[in-house]
Amino acid sequence: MATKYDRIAADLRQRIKSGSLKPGERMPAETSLRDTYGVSLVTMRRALDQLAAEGLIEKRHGQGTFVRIPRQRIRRTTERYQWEKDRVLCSEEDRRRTGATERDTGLELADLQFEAEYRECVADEEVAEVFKIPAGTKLLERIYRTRSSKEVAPFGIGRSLLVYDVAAKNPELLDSNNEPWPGGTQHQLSTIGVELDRIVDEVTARPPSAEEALALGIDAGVAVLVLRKISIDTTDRVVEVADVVLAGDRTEMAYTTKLRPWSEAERKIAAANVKQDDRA
Amino acid sequence: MATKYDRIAADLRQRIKSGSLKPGERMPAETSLRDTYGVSLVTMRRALDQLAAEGLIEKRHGQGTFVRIPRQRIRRTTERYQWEKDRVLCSEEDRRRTGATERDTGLELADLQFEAEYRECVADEEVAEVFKIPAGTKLLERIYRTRSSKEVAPFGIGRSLLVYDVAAKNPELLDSNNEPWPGGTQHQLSTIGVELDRIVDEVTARPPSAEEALALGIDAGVAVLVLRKISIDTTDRVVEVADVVLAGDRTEMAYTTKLRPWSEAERKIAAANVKQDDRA
DNA sequence: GAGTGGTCTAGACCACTGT
DNA sequence: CAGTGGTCTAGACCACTCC
Repeated sequence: MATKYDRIAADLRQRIKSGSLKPGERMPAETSLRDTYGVSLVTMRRALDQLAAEGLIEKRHGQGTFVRIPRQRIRRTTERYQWEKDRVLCSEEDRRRTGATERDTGLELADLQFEAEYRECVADEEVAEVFKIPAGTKLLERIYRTRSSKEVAPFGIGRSLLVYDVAAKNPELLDSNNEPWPGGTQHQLSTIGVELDRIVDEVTARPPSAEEALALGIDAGVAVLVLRKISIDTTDRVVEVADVVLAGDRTEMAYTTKLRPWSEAERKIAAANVKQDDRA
Repeated sequence: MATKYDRIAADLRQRIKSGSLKPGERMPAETSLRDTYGVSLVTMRRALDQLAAEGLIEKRHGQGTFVRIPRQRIRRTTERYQWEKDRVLCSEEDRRRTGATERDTGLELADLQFEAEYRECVADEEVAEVFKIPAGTKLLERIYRTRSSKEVAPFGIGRSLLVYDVAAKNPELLDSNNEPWPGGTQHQLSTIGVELDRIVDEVTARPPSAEEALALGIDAGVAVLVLRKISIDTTDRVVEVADVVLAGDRTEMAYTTKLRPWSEAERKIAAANVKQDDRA
């Protein structure tokens, strides 16, 4: 037999998906639901926690529990990087008009807000290995969050690391008043003579820490996507390492891998291999 | 003030990371820990659940709570797809020797086990849209899981969909006894005259369902990565849609985006844009 | 059977939000 | 202030594993 909280969660889940509980609507209070289902408060809360982890409901302390309005999903694509690189070649005016986040979300620039905070720090073992520099090297750390002005919670919170002495070639890069960097990171790097050759994205998933859940406006239990973005320039040097935490229920990463087409000769080899299999 | 369970979790987390609690070691029973920390059992369990969600400990019903042995992390790279395509051109013997999962994990083929199950099904609205076919079209559904024989839990569980009438061109593809498809999916597709042009990976994260948590051997709360892999052939037709669920604490996806290098002329434009900024 | 984690209860008190 | 969700308790009983 399934547990009580599983059955209650399944029942409420069905009621939300069928529309009998509507998005944005306030649900009955926990104590009321407890009486409805005839269980203890702890059991009732456990069922609700499960739905909150799935992103179906949202609890607001002091206000109530609400059926969640499906949130805008952000699709972050690979093409974004080439687009950023191309944009470096645009005029300043053109660059100011649009930003990468806007491209992903389809929002207007006016609807987007950035917050940034700059710090100096030193490379720990783990970061030093990625940069291929000695541990303890001075770094420029830039903490930022991107949000829509229509929603309180940011899409993601990020930390970008640059080697301090490299970034210092353009003192403007050290100044947090220049946020958001007009034209994106790749343009900023171009001001210090850096052209990117490739970007490596490493993606993992995990539950959020309490601070991350608070910052992203998600309930504990909702997963986050963790993206480490490593930018490598044309001299094969790691120039930026960025860690971004994205709300799992609002983000979709899309990566396209283009495959090398076969030559006529290769196509024949593939066909021959098929015949070989048929004999076996 | 932080909550009791947060402080207890933080304390145990520190003791695990510092090594005072060693990997594989059995921790004191919940009732014993409850007395140690002087809290109720519910609070103690809540702290432990937090650590289980982080993948630091593992609860085994009837046995105890164990410090988790850090698991082998699987790195799934973009290069894998080109490698699979190249492998179609290899001899059957070469292909049999190695598989894609092996490539990612570094394990020997003998250590890997596959399980597969074939079914016919029809396309629902959502899948039909991806395939760009009418809903209700007959599909070949292939459920599989990959695991190391050294670990009980599989790396991932997946579902691959092919248009039935397309796959039926080679009756061997309909036979589950041919698992694992020697040479990988791309080779199988080549037997029905399909050459892939590109693969789109869509990645999201969410908490696992109860069944997924069980199947992947992770505690509830550990996040899963959900990968939808869409294979498109040289005629721009969607030939395969695969959904793979991967344990978030054991999987890392790595995607490399190669950027188009600037021409000499473009490099000058980039430099000119920098001067423009300085004037502003 | 002894010991473990899993579920569940009834009730207390605290913290936050609105009016 | 009333009403909400958040934390915490002491204790009962069940399900699983191993001896």
